[in-house]
Amino acid sequence: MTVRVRFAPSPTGMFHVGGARTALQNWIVAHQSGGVFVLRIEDTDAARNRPEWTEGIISALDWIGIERGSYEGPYFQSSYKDDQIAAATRLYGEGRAYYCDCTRDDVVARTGNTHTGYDGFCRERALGPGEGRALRFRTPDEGTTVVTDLVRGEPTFENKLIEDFVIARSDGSPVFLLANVVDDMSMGITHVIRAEEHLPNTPKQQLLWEALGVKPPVWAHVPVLVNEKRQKLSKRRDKVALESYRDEGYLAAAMRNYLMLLGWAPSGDREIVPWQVIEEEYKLSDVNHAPAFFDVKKLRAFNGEYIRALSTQEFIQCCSPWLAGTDTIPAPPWDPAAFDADVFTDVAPLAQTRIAVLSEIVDYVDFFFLAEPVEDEQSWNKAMKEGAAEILDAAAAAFGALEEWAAEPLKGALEKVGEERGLKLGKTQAPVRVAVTGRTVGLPLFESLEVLGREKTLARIAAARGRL
RNA sequence: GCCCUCAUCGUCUAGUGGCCUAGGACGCCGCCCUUUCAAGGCGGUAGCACGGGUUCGAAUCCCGUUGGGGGUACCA
Repeated sequence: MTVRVRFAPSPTGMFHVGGARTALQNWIVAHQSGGVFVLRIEDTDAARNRPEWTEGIISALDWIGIERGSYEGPYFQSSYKDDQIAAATRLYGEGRAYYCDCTRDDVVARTGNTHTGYDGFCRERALGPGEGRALRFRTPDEGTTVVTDLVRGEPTFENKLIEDFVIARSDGSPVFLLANVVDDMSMGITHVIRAEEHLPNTPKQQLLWEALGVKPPVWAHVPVLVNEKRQKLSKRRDKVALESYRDEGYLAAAMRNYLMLLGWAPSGDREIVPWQVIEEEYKLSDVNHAPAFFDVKKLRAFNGEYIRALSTQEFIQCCSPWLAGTDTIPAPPWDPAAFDADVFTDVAPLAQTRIAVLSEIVDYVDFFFLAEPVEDEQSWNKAMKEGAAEILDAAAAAFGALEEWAAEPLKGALEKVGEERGLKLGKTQAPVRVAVTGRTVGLPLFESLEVLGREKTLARIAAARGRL
């Protein structure tokens, strides 16, 4: 039997990092057994779905490493509506489901409790189909439903506590619980790997599989991702869009590595590992049972490591979207015509160890391409104290007298300026750095000056001197 | 409320009855290096939720307590 897994997101918004994790887990399980990964877009909630989100899902998967064309689909749940309705009709015909005209308010009025499920009021009323009537699955009164779950063992549910749930709305349209099962059946899905929030749905769905006469799949419910307050990551209150991490400059490789380490770890004392190792070693049965905090700080650290591991060439290439801007990445503050690729190539290695996300590259190199350095009041106030004017004058004179415009001589010259005043280089360089780059921190100064050139350097020192 | 589920440093985890004086990583702190800031090197901080069992022996097994999470829709 070949393994067939599916990833079944609904196109209702940005692509969730938790969804990316689930997709990756499915992907790995499929690959480990030479199985098939199916993408199914669950678009049954017409009111909330939008077509552009579907393209968003596909491109986000692509970015994270699940490339278009390497999987089956996308299928659209809406196009299997007939099958789903047929299944509902069949269940009704076999007496496994019944029509119900109760509204939510009716039920609450009878039970006096908004948290109790359906009370079975219409069970024996033998209502036929009609206006305002939903179809409910008749759940067993006795026995238990045991879910076989690769990560959690065998969660057991008492059938009498499972309410008679709706499988088709009063307009005849199938509901998630049913549609999901019917589609999994027709697509031959053997393993359902999804987030733990679906665990309470599982006995209901398993009952449906059985009622429809098909052996249920193997289930695997992976713990959810939570925020710092230990609540499930939500689109409303947390930063969960994969696209926003991508646009900030997180590397796909770092993201997928980090995502897989939430609830799991490779062998040995290591965390940053090639994807191949993860594909080889990952096992659902090894996955932790507790929710995991999605820690952006650690993600950042991972990303920094991945950036540093890049070759200079790769690094330069990776930076280019932030150096030019794209549809989703803002353009840098300089005039595009002023950008000089050679200059960037020269300083890229200096920046590579200093940024943790690619978007940070802009602030490190902007002074090369801007007509004037940025005005950062805090930096200015910090560096331009008493004595600064004198240092700038001396530096301008010393730099101007240099025969060779290169980092070493520049450093030597400024060191001398400092020595004459009993200052360490750390102090002496500050006013010069702010005069030229606008900021108090940045790339190594003398290397930067060498690349910037004599003319601009001296002009900026003079301009700063004039402001004092 | 009810159902399900979970519990090792602040966080992510290693650990499957003796190798545990509980290991690694992120974070944080200190030192070194140093032209700022990083990077790098070295060191430090901090944990088996609690209470009962079982056992010669428990972070590991059982029970309970407490605490957390998920679900409880004619959403998915």
